[in-house]
Amino acid sequence: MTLRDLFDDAAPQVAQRLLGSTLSVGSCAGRIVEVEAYESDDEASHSRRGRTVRNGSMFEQPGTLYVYRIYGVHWCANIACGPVGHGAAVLIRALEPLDGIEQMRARRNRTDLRALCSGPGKLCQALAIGGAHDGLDVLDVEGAIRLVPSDGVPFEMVTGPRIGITRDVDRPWRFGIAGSPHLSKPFPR
DNA sequence: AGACGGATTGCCT
DNA sequence: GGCAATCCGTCTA
Repeated sequence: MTLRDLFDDAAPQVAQRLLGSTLSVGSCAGRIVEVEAYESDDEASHSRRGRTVRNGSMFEQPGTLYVYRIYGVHWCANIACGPVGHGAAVLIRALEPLDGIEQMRARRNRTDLRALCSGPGKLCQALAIGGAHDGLDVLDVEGAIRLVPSDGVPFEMVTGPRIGITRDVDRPWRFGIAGSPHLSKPFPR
């Protein structure tokens, strides 16, 4: 069982495994507190119509970063999962800032800790993640973006419908660490 | 070749 | 709570 095997699974499974892990970019790092799963057989997924120029990284080996621009303004970061050619990924929606917090404040032009990484676009701005990172491997220990697995400290998980989509809106594929002050939005109860 | 619209955010009322 | 910002890949013709 290698670390990469943890990503070679269905997106909802991988998504839940990613909670509590650390995403590290340069001197900045944060604990993943919110994710969403996007599968290949999923009308909400960018991969629903097969591989294209934009979504190509979703079809690469598990652990590959899929970074895309949204609304021509922000970046969103995903990690591909499942076998090569499958086309599934997990969207990183929120982090708890851990390292490089002053740099995050400067990049975000915000001082409130909860305003730094509490959303998919915010965390990319805080960690300076952009199109240049698309296709990188988060399991490459020499890479620009690295994923450090969860230390195993237990937490309560909450589940809910995904945010901001217009298709397949009822799949409960949003997952979060209960009670975290760094969630992008509250989970419905 | 041209139109569409989005896995968001922040400012305004 | 409403809505503009702002780009380009994808779709339709």
